[in-house]
Amino acid sequence: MDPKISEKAWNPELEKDILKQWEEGKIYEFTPQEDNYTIDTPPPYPSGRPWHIGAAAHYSQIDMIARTARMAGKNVYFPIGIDRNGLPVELYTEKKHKIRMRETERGEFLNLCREALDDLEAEMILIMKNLGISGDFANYYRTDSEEYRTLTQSTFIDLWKKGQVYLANRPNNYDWVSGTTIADAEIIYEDLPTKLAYIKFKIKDTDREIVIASTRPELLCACRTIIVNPEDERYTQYIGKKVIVPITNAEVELRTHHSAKQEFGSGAVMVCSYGDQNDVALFRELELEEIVAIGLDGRMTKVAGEYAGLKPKQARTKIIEDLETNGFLEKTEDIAHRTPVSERSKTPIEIIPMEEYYLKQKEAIEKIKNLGQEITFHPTMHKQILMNWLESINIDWPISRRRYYGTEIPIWYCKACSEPHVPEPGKYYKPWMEKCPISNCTKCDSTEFVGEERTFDTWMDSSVSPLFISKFNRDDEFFKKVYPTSIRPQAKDIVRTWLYYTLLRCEQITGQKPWSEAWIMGYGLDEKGMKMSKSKGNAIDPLPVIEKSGADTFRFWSASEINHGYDFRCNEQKIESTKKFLSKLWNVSRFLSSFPVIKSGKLFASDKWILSELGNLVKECKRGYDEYNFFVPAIAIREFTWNLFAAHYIEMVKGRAYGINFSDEERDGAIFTLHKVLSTILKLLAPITPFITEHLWKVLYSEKSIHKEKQVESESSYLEDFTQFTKEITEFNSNVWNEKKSKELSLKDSIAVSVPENLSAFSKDFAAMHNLE
RNA sequence: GGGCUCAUAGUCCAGGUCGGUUAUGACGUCGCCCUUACACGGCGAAGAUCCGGGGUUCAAAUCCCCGUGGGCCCA
Repeated sequence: MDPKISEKAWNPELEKDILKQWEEGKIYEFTPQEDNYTIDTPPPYPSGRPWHIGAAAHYSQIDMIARTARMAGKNVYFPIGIDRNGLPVELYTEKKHKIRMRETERGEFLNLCREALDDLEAEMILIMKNLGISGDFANYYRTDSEEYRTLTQSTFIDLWKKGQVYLANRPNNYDWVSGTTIADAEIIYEDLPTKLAYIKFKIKDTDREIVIASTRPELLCACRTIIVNPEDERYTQYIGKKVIVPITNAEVELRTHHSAKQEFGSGAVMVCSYGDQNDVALFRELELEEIVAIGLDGRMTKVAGEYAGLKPKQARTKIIEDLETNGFLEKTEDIAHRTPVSERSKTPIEIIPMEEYYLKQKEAIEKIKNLGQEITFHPTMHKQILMNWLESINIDWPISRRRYYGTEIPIWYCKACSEPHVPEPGKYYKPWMEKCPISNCTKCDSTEFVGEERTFDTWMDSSVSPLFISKFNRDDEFFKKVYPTSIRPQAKDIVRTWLYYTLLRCEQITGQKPWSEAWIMGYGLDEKGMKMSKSKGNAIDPLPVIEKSGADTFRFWSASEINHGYDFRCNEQKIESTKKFLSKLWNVSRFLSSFPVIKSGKLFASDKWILSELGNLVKECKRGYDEYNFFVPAIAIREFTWNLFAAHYIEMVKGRAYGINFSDEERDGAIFTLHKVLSTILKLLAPITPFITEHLWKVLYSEKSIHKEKQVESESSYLEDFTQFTKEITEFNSNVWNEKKSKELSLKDSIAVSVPENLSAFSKDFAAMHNLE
């Protein structure tokens, strides 16, 4: 009989037609029912090409979750969103148009950002679709849409009214040339020449002096403590003693801290507000009171005494002279110091306390811990990342940013008395360009207001994604059916941010957990094991890879290479060679397509054997799918299909299936079993490689989509367990092949080998397979 | 500096909870073979002191301790 499939290999071009069929058939459409399975899909950020291959692997696997759930009979809601708020697009836009954000009119700058996002987004959606992602693209959302930003602002206003938000000073990176705070991402480090001053400090009530080396002697007036390493025996006897700061004569305590390096300078370090980020951490950890020594104008403040009004660099030169005159200076050294400078202005940044808004989180930590316990983590070990983070939180969450492309903080201040006013929730507000919706100041009755110019930290937006997708505040009935959602899939590196902030915000707003399960994936590393990033230049663009090898190849690679939860390496050659397995599957199907599909048949020994092995395979796949660990089924299916089914079973029953020298009953048993096994493999593989399984399924078994089928849960109708024979069967076949080889016989030549007694039930199949005499 | 995590052939990976045959499979390499599903294939071969050191044990890739190295997150 002619095979129904004539082509000799899987052609990834077919994926395009299949995509079209899915789209036209709307086979993944969602209508809410009483019981739903909602995926809180991570909205990817379009931050410029290439979208990295690790992300493509990540989304492929999220789709496998959706497909697994669907085949398990769940009503799957799989929203698709695009995250568009934040710094990266601002930097991208500045670079693309060679402009500076703060020198461009705000509205104009926002438009340029939006255009850039639109282009990048279109490509990203194309990649997701081509990967076969079965999400709801028709209703995809954007985190910068009016609807989304309304939600961010409304939830903020709600928390503001509950007293969860406050203003406080905290140290910020400040670029006094541009007159603005800058994000950590905008800082670069340069080795700049500077003087390292060795300054003598007197220990109070002793004759001893400590010499401290510092690159920032002008900050002596802001010195709050001296630290030494706890292991440093030179200072053991002075711990807890007072030390007198030269010039200012302030008395500060000498204490221990592990961050002081014994081998640097004298081993003692002065801690000032703020010489560097380490000082910031120490002030926070040791709960020191800060002294503001440098003002927003970039000059020394009045606490610097006679140095007030000088720029830090001038003050440094002068204070070194004064230290020398007064005998406090041991020596100076010229060194190259790794200095944080503003990427834009190239001037050293200063760390200066500034007023920012904070969202209270410290009081919520216990609640979040309990909430975390209610959530199942896949894999369980990654729950620890959250728990460790909860242990180490020691400040509230700073939520305001001096940026443009983000959700505006909805506050207006009274011009007369500065009283802040928040508007009613339910609308999207832009205080930097809109009139205050409140007519009179609640405090002084004045009618003049000025709008807040700052935006929110982007996690303020991202952290309400479960509320947005479940239509919180927009559709109560829908919300009740969908929230709490079912699963949050996300990458490991943002457990402390996205996962944690979502728990925090959703708890604050709804009092409930946002999802029942969290699914945490590792990072995509390059061939050498380094994290891929655009700046390192080691990121692989997924688009050409997918175009060349096809989505299913890419997806199967992703499943078979990534053990869930662990980091994984990406290698293009490996991806390409994964295609071989799909070829194998294709050709097995091509062979089977020459036989009619038979609903039942009498089973013979070989049939019972392969069906027993199939039973094991089904069990193994279920184990993996239950955990959403696709590595397990991918490896098991490849192993079974290639090394047992194709290599041994098909060879053993080929003669029987053709019916040469076999009865009809014997022939039908083989044909039935062949189709039984292949159709089961296709279903087991459908969540991982949705295209090729769909194609083969439709050609061989049904007009209906395989993605509407229920997953095989067990294969127990064949009670006799024949898996005990597996080893002997494969060894016997191998022996015959070797025997023929050593006698330089062709495989079709006949040979005299006797079948072991144990395997006598299989002897007729063996005889036909090997042409045994 | 703190935390998490990993270490098995040229490369990737399984096994590790619960110690016990010859350490799994794939990619790559090499040799032979067009055998009517497949040369994007078949058969076969070579290739691993399971990171180092110590301990527990009749027995350790596996359990315990101490190192070393990589990765990521935080500071």
